[in-house]
Amino acid sequence: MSKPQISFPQEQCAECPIRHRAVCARCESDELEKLESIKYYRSYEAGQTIVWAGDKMDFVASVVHGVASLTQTMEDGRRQMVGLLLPSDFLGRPNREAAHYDVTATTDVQLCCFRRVPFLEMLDTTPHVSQRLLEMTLDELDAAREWMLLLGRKTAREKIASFLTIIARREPSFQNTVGVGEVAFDLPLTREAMADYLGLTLETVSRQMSGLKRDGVIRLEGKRHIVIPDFEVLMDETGDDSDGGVLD
Amino acid sequence: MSKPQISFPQEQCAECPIRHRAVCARCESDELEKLESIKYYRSYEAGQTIVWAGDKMDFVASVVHGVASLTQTMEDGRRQMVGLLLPSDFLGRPNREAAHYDVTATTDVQLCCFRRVPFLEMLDTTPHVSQRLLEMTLDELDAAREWMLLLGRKTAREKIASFLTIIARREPSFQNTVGVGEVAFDLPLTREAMADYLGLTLETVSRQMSGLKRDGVIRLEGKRHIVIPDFEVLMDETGDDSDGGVLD
DNA sequence: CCATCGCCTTGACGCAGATCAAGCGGGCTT
DNA sequence: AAGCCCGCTTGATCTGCGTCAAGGCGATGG
Repeated sequence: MSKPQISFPQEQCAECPIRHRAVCARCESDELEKLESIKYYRSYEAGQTIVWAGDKMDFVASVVHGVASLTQTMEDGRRQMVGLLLPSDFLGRPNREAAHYDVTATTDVQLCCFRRVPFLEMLDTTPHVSQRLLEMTLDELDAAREWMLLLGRKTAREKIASFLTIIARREPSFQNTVGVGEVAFDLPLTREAMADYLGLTLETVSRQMSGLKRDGVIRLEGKRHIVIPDFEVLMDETGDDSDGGVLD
Repeated sequence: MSKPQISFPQEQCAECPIRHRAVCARCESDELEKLESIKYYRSYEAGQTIVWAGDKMDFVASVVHGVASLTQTMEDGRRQMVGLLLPSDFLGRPNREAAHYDVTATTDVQLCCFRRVPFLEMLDTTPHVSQRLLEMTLDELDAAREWMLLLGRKTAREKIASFLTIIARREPSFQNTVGVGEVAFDLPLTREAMADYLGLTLETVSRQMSGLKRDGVIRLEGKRHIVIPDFEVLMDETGDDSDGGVLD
């Protein structure tokens, strides 16, 4: 476990391929300058812990590359993932000094960080940034509620299928290939992390993956590379309504 | 199922014993006037559906009296509660025309409603209101994440114990009695609604309630009235860390 | 006073997924 | 190239909770 590397490249905010760019797009130049001055980057290796629950957190951040997860752990070691952060997702709470959840890099991760207190000050003076923060939080809340349905009521097989569609949908390749043919991507999580996401054991995850493979719903090339020959077939395994998503 | 009664009492905002009062406390008088003009009340009986998922919702609201729940339903009828609204909780999304979840009155409910579009306009001009909305949303997100741990990793008995502590803590009587003696309250949910909350069947809920009663952790007076002789003993059944909660 | 209905309890049984255990295979170190 | 470790798979067995079924109890109404 090496120390995270910290660098301070003075790139323009627009160079971050992350969601806070949508904020900056509406920022005045002096606001951008302010953002630049409190911004820096951190990198973590797969498996590293970014923060422990209870630790002071002096920054908020956007995920630039890689995948990080929020998990809760019970005294006896039972673990539940409660957040999965993909590129462009936001990490941290401007109003909160200490983290409430363990944050772990599930792949190599690069964060674009903002020092928390100056970021908080900026929120007071730039209402459109806090509006954007509200939108993002509401999206997270919706995701959490989908997740609750999954945890409370779906079978192991439905959980796996739902998880795969969630990951597939956020893959950059998905937009081009959907409906046209197969979708392929690498799983950014170990079987154990999937188990923590889904409220299962890693053995059950493994068995259900094998089951979906045996039934031709997915192909497995190596342990992590997934090919979905027909996205509709996978969708049918999720238990979800089949009609299109509802817009805002 | 009778139609909801709608009344338009011109009470002052400060008379609502609800969380948006905290907003209004900082409002200028012209903002208060604006709020008054778009405000009205609705009442629902226990069991009534307030809105169906997909319905247009032309208002947002605060719960004044009673308890309402948000639920998701799968095609085959499996149901999961994803939100429980107690007095002072907020219902609806200013930016969202259609509801994403079924909203049901689990007891008789009174809502303090604001017409959505004017409320939305007010948000643009009064930043502290959207800040307050952000705080409330973040609280909901934390609650959802606790809930996910419960759904994914806790045993039936732990789920019931956790649920009872959650309800007990929000009972007005709790503040006075904790540590001093027993806590007593009425369950605002049927066994079936508890099952939907906890990701269980109503039979399992019933059995586990009987189990906790048999072991002296709770007393049951009638079907709904709960007496907790020693809150610590109940806490030990939840599986949660026993140290005090973390502050913001 | 009895019939009905909604909500709840309890019992018997089965199964999905947890637990325990063994082994595989690819990449790393030595 | 031998050995090891880590992530993963698969098998055998166990068990907590779901399912199916029968009744209890209190409120409401005829």
